[in-house]
Amino acid sequence: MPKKPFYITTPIYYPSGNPHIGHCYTTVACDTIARYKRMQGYDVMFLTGTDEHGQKIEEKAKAAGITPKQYVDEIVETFKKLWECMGISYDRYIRTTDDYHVEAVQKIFKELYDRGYIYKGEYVGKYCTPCESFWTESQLVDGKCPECGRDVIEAKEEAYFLKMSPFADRIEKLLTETDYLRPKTRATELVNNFIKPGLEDLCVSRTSFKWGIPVTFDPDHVVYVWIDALSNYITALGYENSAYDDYDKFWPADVHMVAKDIMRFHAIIWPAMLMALDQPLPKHLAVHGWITFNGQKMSKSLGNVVDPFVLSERYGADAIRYHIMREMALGADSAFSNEIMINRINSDLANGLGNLVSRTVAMTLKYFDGTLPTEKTSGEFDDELIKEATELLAKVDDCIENTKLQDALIAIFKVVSRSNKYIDETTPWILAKDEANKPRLAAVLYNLLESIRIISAVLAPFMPSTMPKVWEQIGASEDDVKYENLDKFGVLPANVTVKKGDLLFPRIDVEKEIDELNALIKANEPAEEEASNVLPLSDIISIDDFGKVDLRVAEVKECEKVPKAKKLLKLQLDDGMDGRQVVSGIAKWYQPEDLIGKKVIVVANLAPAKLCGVESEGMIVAADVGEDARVIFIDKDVPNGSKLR
RNA sequence: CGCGGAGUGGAGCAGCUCGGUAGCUCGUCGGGCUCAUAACCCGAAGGUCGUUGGUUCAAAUCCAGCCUCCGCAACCA
Repeated sequence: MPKKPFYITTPIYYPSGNPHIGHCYTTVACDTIARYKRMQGYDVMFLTGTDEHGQKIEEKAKAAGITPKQYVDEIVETFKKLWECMGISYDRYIRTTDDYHVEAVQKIFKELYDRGYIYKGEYVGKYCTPCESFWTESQLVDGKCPECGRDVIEAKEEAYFLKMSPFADRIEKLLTETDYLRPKTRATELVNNFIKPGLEDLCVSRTSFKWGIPVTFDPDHVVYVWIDALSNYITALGYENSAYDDYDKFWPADVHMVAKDIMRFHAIIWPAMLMALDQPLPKHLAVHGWITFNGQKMSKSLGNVVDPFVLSERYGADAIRYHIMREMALGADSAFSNEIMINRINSDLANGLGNLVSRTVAMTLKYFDGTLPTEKTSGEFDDELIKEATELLAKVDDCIENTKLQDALIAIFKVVSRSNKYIDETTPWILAKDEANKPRLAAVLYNLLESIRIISAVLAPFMPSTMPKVWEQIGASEDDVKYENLDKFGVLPANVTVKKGDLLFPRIDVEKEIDELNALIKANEPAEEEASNVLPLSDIISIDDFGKVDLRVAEVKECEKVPKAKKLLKLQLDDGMDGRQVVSGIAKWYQPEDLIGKKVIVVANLAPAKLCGVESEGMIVAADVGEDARVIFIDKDVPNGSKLR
């Protein structure tokens, strides 16, 4: 009988910077499920990759003075290195710059066009010629360009659109009436925000940049990155291309795993695309939260605080894998800190599992020279241990089926605890004092080894490099840890021989490690700051250009927070003229009372604008200091209204 | 009234769908044990489940209002 197929995907990551622990979560979760399914005997396709087109990449490459392709090549290497380091067993890696993908996307675009779901329309909007940008009505400030404050003109640009409305009903049903979306609680959010207000047709082509896949029948246009990116899930199987031939076998996907920030694209646009192509829909979309650090989403700037390369080098990839899988409930955010992680590793892995293996093996060596006698006597407490151990597999199966990795680990470690308790109940060290008790002692140790065999086997997909070491220590063969043998007790040979090995998970000295990690972070910081703090010089301007900017000295008379806005302060200024009101985005760094009575510089001839509904006439001059801003203050004796030059 | 999520012993969380003795992990304190990685096992202290009101024999759970926090959207002019 042919094996049943199972297809699981990570998102393809956007290589605008190096990968961080957040990327690790998604990928490790998929890897664990993929490994588990392989263990169950499925024919697994585990896909990951990178999404390499788009304006941001183009700009980053330009800033670095290299071609976009050179830029992404470098970062893709880092991603692949990280996956190797984390023990990721992907079967295929797709890059959206791969020839076969480019070709297939072009065909998909054409197919959607031929089917009438993509049509050429006009992007109507307000256009600011100097900024070369389109703005929507709501983005405009006082009817002027939000970027430069100049007049905008009514303009049209040709663009292609994907019809969405024909699919609105089916998508709403998919979200609310099926178990496509996990966790389902997020359906409300999607339906309220995007479907109820009416699904708008999606603009699926761009002409404003070049780094993308050209539309074959209209080469001025490149395909919108999300159409390009989402297609990867089928092009990687060979849809509309000849590089692979697995589409019929693996599509529809069993699980797409994504973080919540890209849920919208996978919950709405992707189903719409597939409906338009008349293809089957994926079975599940598993949405997880973010790994947060001090309440902030993990990001590049925080990347060095918890660099996955550093962490795995210090504690081992399996320990990191365990920690992030154990800590994060599907759907919710999860706070990350080095201290939480180290404590978790110590208590679960070192004290719990590692110590269990260590003491069991040590006793077998001490009391029986490593090889158990075949004569055994069962006794009190055995049944309960055996029951829990043999029932574990079914529980874990169920958790994996429902992408509840955290619950799977909780269930597994319950059996670890039960086993440690069993040792206290049966007191092997007392049994060992009397030769007559040897058969009972042998049975106790055998039961422990069996329990460890089952635990380590179901854990192997979570911690693939450590568990084989356990098998070596408890004398388990490859057959002994096969899936078919995991709900059975009594699989190891009666005269099993154990072997002493290295500590599986050494205990970590929390204080010492935290200090060292902090030192590492500090060592990294200054270099980064210097590099990012001094921006390259802007284009040269003439004295006349400068003369257009009217800078005046003004005194802050009143100052208050703008309600409903997090970052804005509203200031009343005495500018030596009629006075004016200015809104400034500095609430994060200054309290209103910090500013009252101070003299500042105001850009006095700036076009007025509305911010969060509040009128602002000009702007306060401030300096960027890294992520922060500092207002520039002026001496008291400079009269209000003085012009700067 | 823009959309959504969250408020549960010191910390982090589960329980809420489908009301019925408030649970887990870590930490603290006391005890046990010595096979083991200063690990393991047992016990204890500690919570009016954000707040007010309602439904009910009974509310962490259902309903309404309010408060606080966090995302998204808008906003560093």
